[in-house]
Amino acid sequence: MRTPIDPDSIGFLINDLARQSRAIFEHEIEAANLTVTAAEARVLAHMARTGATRQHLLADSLGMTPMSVTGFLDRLEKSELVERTPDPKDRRAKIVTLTERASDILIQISQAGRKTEQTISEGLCPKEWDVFYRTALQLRRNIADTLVTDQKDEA
Amino acid sequence: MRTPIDPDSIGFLINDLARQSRAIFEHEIEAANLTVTAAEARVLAHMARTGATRQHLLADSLGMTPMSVTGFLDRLEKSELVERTPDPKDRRAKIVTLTERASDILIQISQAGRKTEQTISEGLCPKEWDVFYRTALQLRRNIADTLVTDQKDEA
DNA sequence: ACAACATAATAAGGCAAGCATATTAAATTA
DNA sequence: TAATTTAATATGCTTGCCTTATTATGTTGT
Repeated sequence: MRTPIDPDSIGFLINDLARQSRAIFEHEIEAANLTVTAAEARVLAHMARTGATRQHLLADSLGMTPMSVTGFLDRLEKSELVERTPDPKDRRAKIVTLTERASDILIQISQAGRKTEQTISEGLCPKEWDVFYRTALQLRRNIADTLVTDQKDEA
Repeated sequence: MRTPIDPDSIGFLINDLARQSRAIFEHEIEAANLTVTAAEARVLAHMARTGATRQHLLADSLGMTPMSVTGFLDRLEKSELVERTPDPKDRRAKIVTLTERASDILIQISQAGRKTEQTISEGLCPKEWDVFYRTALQLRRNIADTLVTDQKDEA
């Protein structure tokens, strides 16, 4: 066994980081008396970036199935953070938008995000941190590309 | 809104990477005709590193509750990858070990891990990759430290 | 020696984040 | 206008955790 199975493998490592940062983020969220989950916040973040869109486009952006998005939107709509309005150009489709009530929450969420970032990057010199962040961005793009290519291959 | 909520925030970014790499890993696992999940593989990896241990120590190592570990071990025991034996020094405790059958699987898992790593790091120059990996390791350690400190503060 | 407390594993049950499959209505293409 | 595709959803599942008891034990203080 030259390379035995190892908790320090990059896959496990990234996963650990994700669980850790999610824990910190949720801690901050709770401290701010918010009731959204990290995954819900992610949906809101994508919505904030893309603006009013159809659900299936949002699903693409999030990298999940339309059905999964439906689930998130159901909850977010109940919390009155998003709205579904019929698409006048396609009566099957719905356009989702953030409500006014959401913008308040969004600000608090981004504050929680910033605090999380501070906690995480604490003790790392800014330069290292910057390199790490940029590499992470690049990695995500690379992997996303290879993933869609593979999907096409299967079809 | 100076720093609006953003899918490129480090928290979301790390989470995306985790989901992506998990997807690739599970793809490899399936291709190898294995039936373990990524989380189960993680448990096995920790067990391989630490050797025979009591369950609650394994739980510490994994950063989860003893009850969660019980669940994983139940499944892994049914797959005959781990064994629970009574601890002669403490009749409440159980020592968990990997079975012989596991070592086979372990090798295949680590191969899947290596392939995953290759896929992920593809297109990144080795030096960047190395810096990224090392920073990730350091981050995990840092965060783990601050997390346990905070836990103590709460108590 | 014994009461009080702490610890190891587990049972029961819950919640969140997805997924797959099937359905319905509407749009598109042939 | 028939056949196919697409948009959203209902239903129901799996996985990865968690919390809160409960039951055996161990440990500690008196």
